[in-house]
Amino acid sequence: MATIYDVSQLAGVSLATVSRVMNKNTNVSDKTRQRVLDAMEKLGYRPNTFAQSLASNCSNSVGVLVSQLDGPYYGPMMAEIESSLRLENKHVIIAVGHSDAAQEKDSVEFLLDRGCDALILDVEAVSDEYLINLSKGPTPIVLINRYIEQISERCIYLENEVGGYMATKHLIMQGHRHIAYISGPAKKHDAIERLVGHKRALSEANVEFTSALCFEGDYSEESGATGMTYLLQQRSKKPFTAVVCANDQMVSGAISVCLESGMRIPHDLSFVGYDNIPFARYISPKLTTVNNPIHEMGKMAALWLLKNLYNKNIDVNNVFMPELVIRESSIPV
Amino acid sequence: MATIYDVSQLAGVSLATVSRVMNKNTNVSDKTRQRVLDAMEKLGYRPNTFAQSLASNCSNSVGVLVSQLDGPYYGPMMAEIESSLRLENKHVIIAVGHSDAAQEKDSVEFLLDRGCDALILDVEAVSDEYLINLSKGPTPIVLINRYIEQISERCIYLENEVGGYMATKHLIMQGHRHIAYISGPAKKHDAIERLVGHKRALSEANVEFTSALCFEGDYSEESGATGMTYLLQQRSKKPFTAVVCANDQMVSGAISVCLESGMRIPHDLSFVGYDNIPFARYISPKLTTVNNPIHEMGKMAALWLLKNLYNKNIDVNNVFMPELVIRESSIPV
DNA sequence: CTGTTAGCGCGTTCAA
DNA sequence: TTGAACGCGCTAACAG
Repeated sequence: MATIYDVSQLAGVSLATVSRVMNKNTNVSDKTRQRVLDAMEKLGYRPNTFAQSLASNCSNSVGVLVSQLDGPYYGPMMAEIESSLRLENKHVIIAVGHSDAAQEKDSVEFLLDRGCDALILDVEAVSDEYLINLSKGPTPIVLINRYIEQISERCIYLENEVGGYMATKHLIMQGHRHIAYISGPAKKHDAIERLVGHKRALSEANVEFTSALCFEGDYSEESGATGMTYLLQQRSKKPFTAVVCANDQMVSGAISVCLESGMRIPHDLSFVGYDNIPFARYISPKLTTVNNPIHEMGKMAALWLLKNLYNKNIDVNNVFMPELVIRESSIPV
Repeated sequence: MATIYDVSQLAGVSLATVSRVMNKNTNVSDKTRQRVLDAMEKLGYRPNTFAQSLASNCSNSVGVLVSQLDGPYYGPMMAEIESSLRLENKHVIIAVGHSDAAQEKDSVEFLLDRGCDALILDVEAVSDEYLINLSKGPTPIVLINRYIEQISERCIYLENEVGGYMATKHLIMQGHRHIAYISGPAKKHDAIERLVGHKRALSEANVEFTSALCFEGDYSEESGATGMTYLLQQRSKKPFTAVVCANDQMVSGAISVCLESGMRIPHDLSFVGYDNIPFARYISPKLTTVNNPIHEMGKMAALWLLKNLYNKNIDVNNVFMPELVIRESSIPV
């Protein structure tokens, strides 16, 4: 591998000059620059990123920590982050937190040790204090899917409460009054917020929240299925005509249980989901759901960094609004 | 940040000794070692990975290049790769090739420039020659989802042809004789192989391959839908009782078209998919499909590296066998 | 506009 | 078993 030294020799200039033309630096005459460029070309020179990082204390890498990599959720997000950053020649190092505080912290340490210039975090288990503290450190962080007031300008998030409201409101407007709910894990912020929105829509319509009709799932298809099984048992005592689930995967599991027991959807039961994952439109019936622009949020996190860390001139907005996508799984009573 | 120098001062030893206890710990007296360890602890010392990489020419990072990050396919693979590598304190840098030769090459360059110790590649557009050549370079590569004879020991792949055979064979054993096929892109190796397997099952049963009943899709739900629309038009001239799709997403799109036109699945038409994506069991009807152990292949690629690059003692196997998963979308004629 | 000179933090001889 | 010294390839003052 040719080094900067080889280039300087061939071009008949000093190391510093070569370094200058590499870093877009001003103050190099066109002739000299061209000589250097030619020499680089001739030698097939590629800068050594480790040496650059060591000397400049800047790695051009950003760490991305997500809860999980599989599932329909994080792929699109990662895709946007990667492509946005890649355009500016930054690279992304990934780590997975598995929604566990210890693993999340461990991953943060890991990424920090790796010399990332910044961190994009989608973390659920770690405390607000930890993150506030982390944000005071030398390495900038951006949070996706989480709102913390003290560092709100670093948060890219969805108005989950509004989405929860929309889902239930939609059913109410269709005449439903008895609405069951399968929630996400009570530990997760977004799950809580979505449920709060659900309750707000209920109380606004003067219908009482029935805790017997609320099941806590874990966002998986499976828990949607078990939740539905539970709800079906309740149904004789506590009838309901619709169910909203805190994400699409749980709707999917729930519907499959209904179908198996011979029910017809949406005639016998209306469903509303959340997230609008790609499959939502291919499930039968096509899901009415709340759109979660997760890929846009990923992109925005990347842009935030480009703007605030690498000084690109970009507009960023932190808050995203959910939107109701009405398809076929919900009909008037 | 404390440096190795600070540690050496506090411990009252030289730089070299500190370096020794960090690496392999050879030839350091227990007392000295402990003093150094204590000093590290006290200072909260963390090695600078750039300096390590620069001096040792080893980055402890591996580059992973995939065709895409979204979709149901690559998430599980990435998850396994990340966790396997992370266990050994290696980190993964991701890049996306978008099934385009130029972008794939560009990404390889990018990862190489980044000083990756090795590359895991899931590439489709780039030529065999390119990869063979790349494998002769200083940076080891492993291929996922691709078989190239000259570098077969570096290939982790699925017997796609066998899977294609299984899917169609299953239908034939259920009495189907007229079977339509929605293939993947004719450019992609796996798509070709799956189709070859289909044809083999057909000819083995003495049924002729009807090109009018074969539609080339692109692996997306959408193309499954358009493929199905096309096939339905053919049906009056060329009747068929079953269709096999080269992946589950296309089945999903195809089934939704049938459902919309009032057909009942599987009574009016049997379907078999490929890949066994997580959603396959939640779609209605539950998909009969060919299992593609993509996550295991990802893990195996990581293990391969651990074995061959970082000298871990691990057994690896390169070939994976598909398995038929019979569910509800296919029934006897 | 260009060259000289220190480091950046660590691995690795070679002596002792 | 330990230490001194050099070098990895590059950036960033500081001179000129």
